[in-house]
Amino acid sequence: MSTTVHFSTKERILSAAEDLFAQFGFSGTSLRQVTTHAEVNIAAVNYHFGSKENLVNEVFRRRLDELSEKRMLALHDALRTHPGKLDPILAAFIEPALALTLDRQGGSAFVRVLARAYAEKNERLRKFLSDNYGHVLREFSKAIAACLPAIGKEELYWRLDFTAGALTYAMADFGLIRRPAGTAEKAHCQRAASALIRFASAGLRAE
Amino acid sequence: MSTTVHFSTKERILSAAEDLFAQFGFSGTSLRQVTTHAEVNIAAVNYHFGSKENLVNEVFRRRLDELSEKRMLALHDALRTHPGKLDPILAAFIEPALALTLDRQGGSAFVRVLARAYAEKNERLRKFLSDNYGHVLREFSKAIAACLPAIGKEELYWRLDFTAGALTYAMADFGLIRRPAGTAEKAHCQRAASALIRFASAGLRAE
DNA sequence: CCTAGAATTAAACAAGCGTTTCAATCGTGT
DNA sequence: ACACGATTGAAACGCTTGTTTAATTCTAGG
Repeated sequence: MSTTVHFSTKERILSAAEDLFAQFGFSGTSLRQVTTHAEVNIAAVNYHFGSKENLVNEVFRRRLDELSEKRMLALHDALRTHPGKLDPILAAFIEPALALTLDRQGGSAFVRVLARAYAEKNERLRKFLSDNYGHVLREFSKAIAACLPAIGKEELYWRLDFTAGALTYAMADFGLIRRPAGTAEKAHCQRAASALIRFASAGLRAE
Repeated sequence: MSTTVHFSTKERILSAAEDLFAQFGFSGTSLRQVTTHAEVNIAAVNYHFGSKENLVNEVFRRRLDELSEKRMLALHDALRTHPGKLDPILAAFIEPALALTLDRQGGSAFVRVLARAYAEKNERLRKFLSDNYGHVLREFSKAIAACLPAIGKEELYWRLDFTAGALTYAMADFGLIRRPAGTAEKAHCQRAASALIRFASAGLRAE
C-alpha cells in the first residue's frame, strides 16, 4: 500500500520550469509552456512567484541553497582531513553536483540550467547568483590558491577561470553522457567525476 | 582622402545580430532589436535571410567558414612541423579563435556567441553546426588521440569533452578579460592563450 | 533615357508573450 | 455549519513577436 505523495503547485511549477529552462533557456521558455507542463493554471506563476524573473531566481535558490551548503561542508571536511591537498578540494566541489545529477527527483536538469546561467550575460541573474552564492566560489578559490603557492597570481586567476568552465560544462553533460549498456549509472558517473577531477587537477598544477 | 567603406544591408544585419546574440542569446534577441541596431527596415531580415533561424545560421557561417579553414591549415601545419606533439595542436585550435577576438571588425562578440551555442540544446542549431563543421572537431580529436596512445578510450573521450568545455568557455572570456592598465591587448590575450594551452595540455596528459 | 529586377519601405497580420482581474473554490479554525 | 483567507480558474489586458504584403525607390543593362 503506497501513500500518494502530494506535490504542491509551487513545486510542480519549479520542476517544470527547471526542465524547460535546461532545454530551451530562460527567454526561450514561456510561462505557458511551464504551466502546461506543470498542469497548473497560468495565473499560478504570478500568484506564487510574482514574476517570471523571480521564478528563474527561485529555480536556482531551491537547488543552490542545499548544493552550496553541501559544497561548503565538504570543503571544510577536505581542508581538515587532507590539508594542502588539491584533489579533495575539487572533489568537494564536484561530488555534491554529481549527486544532484543522480537524484531521481529531477536534479539532473538543474546542472544543465547552471551551465546556461554561465553563458548568460543577463546582469540581473548574474547579480542574484553572485550576491547569494558568490562566497562559495570565493572560498574554493582561496582554498585552491593555498594549495598552489608556486603559481603566479595572474596565471592562477586564469586557471581558476578555465577550471570553472571545464567543470560547469562537463557536469552539464553528466546527465547526458551515454553510458555503455549494462553499466550502473552511479558507477559510470562516479568514474566521469574522477576523470574530471584528474583533468582539472593536472591543469591547475601544470608544469 | 579616405574612401567611405560601404557596408551592405546584409552585413550590417549580421554584425548587429552577432553583437546582440552574444549579449542576450538567440531567443532573447528580437528581430526588431537587430534591425534597429543595424539601422535597416524590419522586413530586410526576411528578405535577405528568409527567417530568424536562417539568420542565426548565417551568423555562424560567416565566421566559421574562415575559422574552420584557418584551424585546419594550422592543424596540418602543426602535424607536419611538430609530429607527435600535443601543444601545437591545441595552439592550432585556439590561436585562430584568439585572432578573431582581436579583430577590430567585431569578431570578439562571435566567440561569445560560440559559447552560447555550446550551452544551447536546440536540435536544429546543433545539427547545422555538426553537419557543417563537425569534421573539424573530429580531425582535432583524432590528432590529439594520436598524441596520447597511453590513455584509455573512455578516459580520453571524457578529457576531450572537458577540454572542449574549457576552451569554449575560456575563449568567450578573452574578449571580456580586464587587462592590467597599460598592457597591450594583443600581448595580454597572447598570454591568456598560452596559459589556456598549458592548462588543457596538462589536463589531457594527466598522470 | 527607359525599363526590368533588386532592394527598401510603411503598414498590417495572426499568434504568442507576461501579467492582471475577479469570481469561484478550497481548506482550516472556530 | 460558518466564515475567512489562501488558492485556483477562465478570460482578458496591452504589448511584442516573426512574418507578409504591396507600394515605392534604387540601380544596372540595352
